[in-house]
Amino acid sequence: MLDIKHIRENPDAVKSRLATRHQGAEVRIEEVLLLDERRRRLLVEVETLKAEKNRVSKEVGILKSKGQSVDHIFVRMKEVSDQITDLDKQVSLVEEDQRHLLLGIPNIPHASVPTGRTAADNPEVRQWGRKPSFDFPARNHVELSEQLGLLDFDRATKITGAGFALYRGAGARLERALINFMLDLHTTGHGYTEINPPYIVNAQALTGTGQLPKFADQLFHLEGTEQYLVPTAEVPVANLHSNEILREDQLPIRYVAYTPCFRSEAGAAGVGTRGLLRIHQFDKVELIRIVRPEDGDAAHEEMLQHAEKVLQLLGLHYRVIVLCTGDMGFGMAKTYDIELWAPGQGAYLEVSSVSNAEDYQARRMALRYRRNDGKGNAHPHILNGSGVALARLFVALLETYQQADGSVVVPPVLKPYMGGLESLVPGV
RNA sequence: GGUGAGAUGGCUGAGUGGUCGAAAGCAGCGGUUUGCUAAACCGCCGUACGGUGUAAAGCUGUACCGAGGGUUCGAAUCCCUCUCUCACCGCCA
Repeated sequence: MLDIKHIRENPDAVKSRLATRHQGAEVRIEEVLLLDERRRRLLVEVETLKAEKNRVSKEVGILKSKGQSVDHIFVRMKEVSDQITDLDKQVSLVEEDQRHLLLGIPNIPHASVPTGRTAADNPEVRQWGRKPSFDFPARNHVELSEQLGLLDFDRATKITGAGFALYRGAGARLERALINFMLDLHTTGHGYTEINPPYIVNAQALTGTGQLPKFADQLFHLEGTEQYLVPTAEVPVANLHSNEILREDQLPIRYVAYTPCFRSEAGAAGVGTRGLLRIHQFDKVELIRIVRPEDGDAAHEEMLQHAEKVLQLLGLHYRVIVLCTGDMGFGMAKTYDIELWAPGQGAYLEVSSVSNAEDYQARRMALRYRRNDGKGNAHPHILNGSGVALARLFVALLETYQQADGSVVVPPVLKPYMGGLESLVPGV
């Protein structure tokens, strides 16, 4: 949510920056400003009346204690009271409209974000490693895991439905190994505190991080409740301190959390996505940081490096891109994507999105911190990044480490997590 | 699922219709004093949204005693609904 004061004071700058990511933003800003003006006019009016009411009520108390008659005052005050009730209703209607509008306006892009319209306009920041070459035809992960018995899509479909994966044997262990490897790296190596949050969250939390109200169709909603399956650990973890005022010396906060992620992918069904590339439930290790505004940019770069470290240790080729204004997520000011090379797909797959929401989410969830210099409270910046997403990582790993005979070599860093196993072969 | 008790400022905790944004204590901040440490004393010490102010400061209004509604000239206090916490019972990984 954008700061209404900032909009009021810099309407043109806000409009032109928003226009780079979303056409029609000017109109919405104009609407917000009109409501804001109306709201402030009404506030002045009603608060003047309330001031009168409070003053007279005090007098009544004094008069009564002296035993004097106060009936004549009540006639006038009843009138004032009715006016207040009426005006209060108008105020809350206007405030509700304004809040609703604000919740639907995306974040302002960071000054360093390139202007562009689609994913094709996202510049590459860097590459790491290089594409593996094979002296045999590279298989894709579906073929490999079928041969090795790592995945069973048919039975997942039978017990649940299309778009779900079932890991078995060494496949299940590999998934678990990757999760543990990443959690250990980020906690021990990068200083994050591990959180194991609920996998169900309420509407308030989803509003705080920006999934609601606009993107309800991508969530699994639990019928008859105000609760949803988590689409990402970002939701429970970033909201951990919602409605709190932290002390400045509590910052920066670094959390890492593993959760499964549930996405209904409405409208995406049937797109050519055999295998693990696009499923309704996948695992992810997520990094969250809550920092002072002045530390946000540095924290963002560092977080990106933490995510990259995972892939470097696994020896997987990837590239980093920065999302242009038109391709960024709704609530984010700046986002880097990390894309893994998947030889069997002949394509780069997004496995991490590292974003700085700046104060956009903190404002939505009423998270503040008390500044040490005594200059009041401020909204901290909240950052989130996948560190990294499974499923696609699983895909790239199998396809990168495949051998001519269809077996898959286990990267050395994972060996201890695989009980010393060096290679995935049929029947393991 | 059932019954009961609760929800007040960073914390503890008073307050059952009227000068209550709210006693008191603790913690915190500033200061005075005492040759250290400690103590004593004095002052300050919630948040949000408005108005005013060139800005900072300041001044000023309103709202907030779990949330939302209601009664009343006036609600932390009375009524209703909901949420959460605690205890016990039932069920249960």
